[in-house]
Amino acid sequence: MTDDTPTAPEGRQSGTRQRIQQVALELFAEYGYDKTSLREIAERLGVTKAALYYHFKSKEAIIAAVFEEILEEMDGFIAWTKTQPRTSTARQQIAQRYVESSKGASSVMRLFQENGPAMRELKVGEQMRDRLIDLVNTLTPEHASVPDKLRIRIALFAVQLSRFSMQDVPVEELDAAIVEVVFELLDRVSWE
Amino acid sequence: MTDDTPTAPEGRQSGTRQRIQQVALELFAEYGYDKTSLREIAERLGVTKAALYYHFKSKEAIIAAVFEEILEEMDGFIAWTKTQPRTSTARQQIAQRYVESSKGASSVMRLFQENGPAMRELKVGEQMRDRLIDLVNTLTPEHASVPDKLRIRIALFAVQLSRFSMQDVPVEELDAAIVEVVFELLDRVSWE
DNA sequence: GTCTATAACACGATAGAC
DNA sequence: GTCTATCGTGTTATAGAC
Repeated sequence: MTDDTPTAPEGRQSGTRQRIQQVALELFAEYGYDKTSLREIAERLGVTKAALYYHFKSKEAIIAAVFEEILEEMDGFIAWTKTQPRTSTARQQIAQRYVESSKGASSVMRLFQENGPAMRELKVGEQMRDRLIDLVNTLTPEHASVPDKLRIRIALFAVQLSRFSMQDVPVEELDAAIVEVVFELLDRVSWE
Repeated sequence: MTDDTPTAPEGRQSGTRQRIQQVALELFAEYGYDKTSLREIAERLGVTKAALYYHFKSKEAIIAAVFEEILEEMDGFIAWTKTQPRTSTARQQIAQRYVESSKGASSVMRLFQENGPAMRELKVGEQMRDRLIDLVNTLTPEHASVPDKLRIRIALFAVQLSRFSMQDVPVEELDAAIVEVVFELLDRVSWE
């Protein structure tokens, strides 16, 4: 039920399709997936609900398209992570790249974090959760202590948290702070 | 619109009222506030929707009752925190007591964390958010650096995060781990 | 590719009997 | 204190004209 467009011209951008995704992301992130109706999306675009159904076969298909790019990016990131050695310096590089790539994904990640109940019922929710678990497992040594397991989870979560909990701070300054705190968390982990 | 019962016997427990709160908390935490209908709550209790409206004047009044106890507890905790000195050891004691008292509140906190869109429209959401901000501000020194601000926020949220992200670990072991990680986060903060 | 119109349904909330 | 029945509204989604 999360397939692509049903009737639109086979894989090519119609333009409207992208505008729908963009507006949908804004509204989903601000008001939540459940509380954003297709009527509201259509109104903001200056079209009717029915027009949306030409481009997407369901509401879920819209959010699937919104998540698509980030999910692919995460796949690449995780695959690269798996090739990295289990050393302290390598973990630092991973953290740095994670913070960097989280910039463009902050809206989607906020949407994912704040809409737990909806994400539990959506395919994209399961896909995102699977990747985060995979990432945590990849970073966690086989026989890590409980505090170490916690440090890794907190480090990853802190990246998202800080993005929408301290929006009053300039981006570069915030990024540097995140990297600093994440580094000192991972520094305590014994990578064995 | 978040008042108490409209017709029930003035402040005393009817028994049914508490059962409604208990069932509502379970369903709200598991399926979310929006996705839990009054029909489902009523069905699980073996009564009809209309019966709920004798005990609570609205759906929002139910979740208000669910949050009531924890909100009062937080008020007490924050008031106590404000009396504590701005020393490193005092912050540690605060953290320890926060971890301790978070045990009983984990369902409500999960509900709060995972239902961002709903909490933005509910009075209890605003009340809880106000208290968390108050707590962060109370703990944060006047001219704290950005990394220090981040450390304090992360420390507080890490407590909630760990509660429902590592449910496979025994509670006592998890508690000890949380305290350890939170301590080392706060240890880095310069309290001036 | 967008429209009007509507189907089918669930929701929160209320009225009034018992 | 709980019931049956219903009201009014909003939702996702579809049918068919243009």
